[in-house]
Amino acid sequence: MSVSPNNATRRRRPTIHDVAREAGVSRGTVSRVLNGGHYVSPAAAEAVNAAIRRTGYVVNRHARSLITGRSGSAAFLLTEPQEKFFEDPNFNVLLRGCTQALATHDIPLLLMIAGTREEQRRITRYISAGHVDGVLLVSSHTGDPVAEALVHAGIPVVMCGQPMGHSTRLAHVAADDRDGARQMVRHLLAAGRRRIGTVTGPLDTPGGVERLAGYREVLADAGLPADDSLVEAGDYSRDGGAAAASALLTRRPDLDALFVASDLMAQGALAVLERAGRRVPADVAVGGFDDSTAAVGSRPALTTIRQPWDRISAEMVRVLLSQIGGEDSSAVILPTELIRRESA
Amino acid sequence: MSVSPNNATRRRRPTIHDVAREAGVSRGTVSRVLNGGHYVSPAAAEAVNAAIRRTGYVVNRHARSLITGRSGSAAFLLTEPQEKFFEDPNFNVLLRGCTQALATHDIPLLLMIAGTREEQRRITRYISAGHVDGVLLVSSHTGDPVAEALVHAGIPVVMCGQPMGHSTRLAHVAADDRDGARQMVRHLLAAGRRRIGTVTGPLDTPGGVERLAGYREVLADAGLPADDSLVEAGDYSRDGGAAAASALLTRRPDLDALFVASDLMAQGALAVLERAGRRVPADVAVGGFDDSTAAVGSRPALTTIRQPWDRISAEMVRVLLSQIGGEDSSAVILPTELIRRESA
DNA sequence: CCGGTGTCTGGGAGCGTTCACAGTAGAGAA
DNA sequence: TTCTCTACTGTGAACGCTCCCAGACACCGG
Repeated sequence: MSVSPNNATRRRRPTIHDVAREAGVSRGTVSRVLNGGHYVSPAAAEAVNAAIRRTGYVVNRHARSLITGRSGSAAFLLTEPQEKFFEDPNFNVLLRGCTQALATHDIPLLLMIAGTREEQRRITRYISAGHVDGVLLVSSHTGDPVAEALVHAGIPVVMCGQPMGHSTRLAHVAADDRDGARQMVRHLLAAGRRRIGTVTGPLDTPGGVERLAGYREVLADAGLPADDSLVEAGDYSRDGGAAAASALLTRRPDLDALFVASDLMAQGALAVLERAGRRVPADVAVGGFDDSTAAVGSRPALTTIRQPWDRISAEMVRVLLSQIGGEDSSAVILPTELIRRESA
Repeated sequence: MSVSPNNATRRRRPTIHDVAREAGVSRGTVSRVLNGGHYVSPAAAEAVNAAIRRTGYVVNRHARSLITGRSGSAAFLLTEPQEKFFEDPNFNVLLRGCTQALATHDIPLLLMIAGTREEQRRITRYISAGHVDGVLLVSSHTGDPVAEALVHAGIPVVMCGQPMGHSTRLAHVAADDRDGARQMVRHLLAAGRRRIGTVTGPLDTPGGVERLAGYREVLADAGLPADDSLVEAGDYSRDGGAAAASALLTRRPDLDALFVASDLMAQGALAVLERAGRRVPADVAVGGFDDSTAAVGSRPALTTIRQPWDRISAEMVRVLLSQIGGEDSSAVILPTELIRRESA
């Protein structure tokens, strides 16, 4: 029948005060336990931990952030003008990898999408105001203004893929695009193909440039003449891949292999080849890039280059955290791997 | 040569104090302008807005949250035990839609993934502690404990898809699965097919149950006998679809159509049919569900049922916001649409 | 003239933390 | 003994905001 003092305590979320009272120590001691436990006697630490368990205390991040100036969260920022990236299954894998890598550090990930110039301005402003401690930036195109602005505002930023056309040195993690292309073209050569065409990515993206460079290197090494009629640029979309393959096929009907710089474009190319009556791989061998779900879904299944997305995301998070911790920005390049399936 | 007071002011992020001083009013007045501008004279409001522009002031969300108890953010929570969801391109579309719908309200979206039981506990605790104002929950399976726990903790929750096996009434937004299935099966009947098999989704998911129900309804209406040898359960994965189609084909080699409850499973089924020497759609017509990117990528392109993902995400956000605003939870069912392509 | 009502304003209090600092106790060195 | 050093603890003052209340002022009806 008594109005138990517990009632009020139970209703409110327990604060550091409640824990301190429960443990018979001061706020300061509880705070020290919460932040690493230095300069705390074993007895006090144990009492505090027991009190935390008993009260179900969870630190109020807002109060903490208010004083530390840190938010305890990170952003995954996408600055693609088009919807291309969402058509791309790689995005999934990368996002999930980053989310989980950060989760082990108890850092929630905020997903932000800034497609239009207007949105980019708003989000740059938002982030610069200190709402997140760091940014994982996915933006393939040349000279992204968002990256520059964030770095200039002193926000730790890690890019996915090699940055192009930036004045500032940007931390980044990327797969070895050039070597991946080399592996694929070598594979096609080893299978006896000699008239190898390529559908590149957009040439204002590192993937576009580097994979083309790898392709050219291997052909040159093999003593084959450089021939621009075998090269056509795509835009990483299925339709773009189809259009490029179509142009290539018209120009060079004698094509016996095709290295396409993404699996999605390769799907488009496969459809074009089928319509043109070419058998794959008998008449034309096709190699993709990414090893995305699109590669397994195609008929025939695509021979492709696997990008180590799990390692990429893990490294991005590692580099970001070390940058937040005050270290200098760094770059990481990870190896790629040839995956043999039916198309080549 | 003078030590300008501006120096200190410029270095620090401007606070509400700075704005008040700059505008020649008190903190209270600035705060009122920030929160709707009631009980503020036009002159004061204008002075404050000018001061905000001049100082580049951005409200400190942590300070605000500390007192209001609101975080100003929402979570997109995925509680799938397997990686299935990430294989599914629908996820992309839904996530993007929600992010953008919330962005127009200036609410950042936190992406959270709780695959294991352990992660679910941690995230439930995190969210219950008040770190987000509401949750968009994607979880297809029966009786998700996370949903129950969150609702019990008083957190606004909106589910994607119809909840199954829950004691509490849950707000949700879903596509009309049953009617979608009806449309597809009617389409197959209209094309003259009579031995129509189906690969269902898992029967502990609403999509599995409802689409099967729609299939059965139409067959019954057409006077065809119910025949369980034409029904096989899949698991929404490509491999699962292949296995189910394979079983169905062994049991009923006379099959002339197949309604598969997801595009991804339909891809698996197409591969099986091809290997079995069946032509699609000549021998066996195939209908999918989702209208995901997988539908366009298949050979032949899949006839399928489009789920209105853009509307689903917009509605989820609308319902969540109204729930955060104190209104009662509600349910929304949105219509689906038949998309005719080559496979049926 | 009064009192009431409605609009607008300023400033104190407090949200739940961390931080800086002062202070205590005990061990060991001078 | 006394002084110094180290390990530990408690407390007041922020952090930047919103809430609340008191008070000023203008207007209006009686």
